[in-house]
Amino acid sequence: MTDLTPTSPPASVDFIRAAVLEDIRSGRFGGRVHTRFPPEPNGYLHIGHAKAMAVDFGIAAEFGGKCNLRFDDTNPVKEEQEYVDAIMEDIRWLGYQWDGEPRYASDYFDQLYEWAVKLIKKGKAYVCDLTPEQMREYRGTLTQPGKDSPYRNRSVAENLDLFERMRRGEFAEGSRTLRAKIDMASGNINLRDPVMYRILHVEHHRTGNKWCIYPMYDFAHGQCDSIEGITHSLCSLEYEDHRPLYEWFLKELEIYAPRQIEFARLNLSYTVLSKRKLLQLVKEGHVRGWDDPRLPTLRGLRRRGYTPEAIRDFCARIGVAKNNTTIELALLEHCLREDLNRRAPRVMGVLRPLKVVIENYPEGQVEEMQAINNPEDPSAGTRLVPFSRELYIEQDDFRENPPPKYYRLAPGREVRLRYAYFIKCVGVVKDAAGNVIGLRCTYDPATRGGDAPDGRKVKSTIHWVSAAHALPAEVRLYDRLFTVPHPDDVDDGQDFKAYLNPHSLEVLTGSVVEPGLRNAQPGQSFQFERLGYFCVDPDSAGGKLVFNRSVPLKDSWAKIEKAQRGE
RNA sequence: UGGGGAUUCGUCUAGUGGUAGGACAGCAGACUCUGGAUCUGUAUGCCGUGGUUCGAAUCCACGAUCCCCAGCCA
Repeated sequence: MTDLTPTSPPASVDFIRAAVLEDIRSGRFGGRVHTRFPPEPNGYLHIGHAKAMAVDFGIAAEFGGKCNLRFDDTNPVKEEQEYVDAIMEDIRWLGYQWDGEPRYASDYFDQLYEWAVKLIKKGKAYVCDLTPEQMREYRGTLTQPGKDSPYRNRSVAENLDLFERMRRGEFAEGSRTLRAKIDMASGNINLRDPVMYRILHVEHHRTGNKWCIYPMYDFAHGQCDSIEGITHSLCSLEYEDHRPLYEWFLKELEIYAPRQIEFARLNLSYTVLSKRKLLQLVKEGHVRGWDDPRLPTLRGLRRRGYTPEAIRDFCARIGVAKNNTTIELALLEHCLREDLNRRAPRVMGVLRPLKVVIENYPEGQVEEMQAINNPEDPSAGTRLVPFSRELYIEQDDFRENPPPKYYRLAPGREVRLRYAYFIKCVGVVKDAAGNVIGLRCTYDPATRGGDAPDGRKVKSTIHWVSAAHALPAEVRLYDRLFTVPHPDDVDDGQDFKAYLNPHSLEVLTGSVVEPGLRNAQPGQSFQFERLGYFCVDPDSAGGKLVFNRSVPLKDSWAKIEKAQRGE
């Protein structure tokens, strides 16, 4: 046969994968690929961590390698078991699997201590008695070199003795540190005799009271990677400056060295992704907790109705590079819609009900209309939806004075009720204040199922719920948490919270949904036709249904209307 | 004359000396029992200035802008 099929161009790889490929080809690590995901258990995971996981776990999987989970628990002041558990739960939910048992930097405290002693013996580390304030003064500034600590030239014997006594708890917290002896004049401040160990009379969530001195992250991370045989130590940009320090430790310790490669963290528009700010939003009550559906935390996204598939797809699409970037929230939303469009069962729900009485429909009659569960998935089948004389439709689907291009119901107009009949509006019911509180309509019995035998067309199809069969529901509508795309970019003296969106949550208590949803379970997602994707909130209990709007459907009428209002 | 990074459509991202491509967002159409989905079409970009070259986003030089670092946090 003619073999004119063009060979598909080599899928482009990002700079990290290119480096890994190069190392595999050169045999630098014997062809191995072993990464690690190293969270600090001092907070909950968010979408930014999802990107890191996509890189760490993703690359390992693609190259037939392994990825460890290692908790960087070197600071007992901030870390807790609760976070360890929550982090593991979130990783599993996202669909990633770490190699073997979870690891902890604290597993290696004994080894790290021995290595510290080794550096002391080599004359490469010393115990320093400078106070934190003094140490800052001695460190110099960004443009001026630091100066040597007066304790820098203590004898090896004295350092050994002092360090041992630090370990035994003879000294007060903060009174001494163990420092690497490198170069107080280095342009890289990380090399100006960095602290390796500090005294902390604090109980550790895993090692209890065994230690009262704890290694700094910088003295732990590279060695942990070394111990675990990590080949590619993938981390964020701010550690680029630390790489020379890690390499110094590894070289002086004469142990295996992984290759560290740095990439840019994720930023997302209209939200914040710093642990500090997230913590502030939760602590100060701007949101309802770590799993508030407005938060970019994995727990928040999960409760909002985001699927692991959508999040992983998002991570794949944004790529990996070294630029500082902010991804548009619209891309994340697109990924969710794309996933749910394929999988979510369709259902009819009316958010803001408007009562409709069909005058010529027999009182007491109920018909079961056949509805398609998912047009994207024929195997999802059909269901029966009850229809009767009194219905609810969406308030937004009726206008007494319809603007141009408005295709829905209006006095005298005919529309189709999805999967049911054509109806025509013949009357408007108002309250004393003149508000529309109901409609009088007539239906055409010949249009049952939604098609007119005479071939006449109708401009639009609207959703509905039979009043007598309607299930009451609470619906929570979410909008972006902040009003500006870059809440981090605040003017001096301004607080990022000044940009919190006061309308990020709107609770609708009078919504109704079709009766088939009676046994919907928390976490299940549905498409409310014409409106968006909604998932059942865990607050649903004892027959009370609560839905979260995960993301609205694209709404081209909303665009037209917005344009009509003059942008 | 501190050190380290970065700069390609609005937003991300490919491109590694040979026609700047993709995605999302935008706009315009088609189709439609979801104004959904889908499908078409379309506009917008190489930080700047020089240089090398037949040819530069890509190589060189100079400059500009942005990000990170002065925790006994990670």
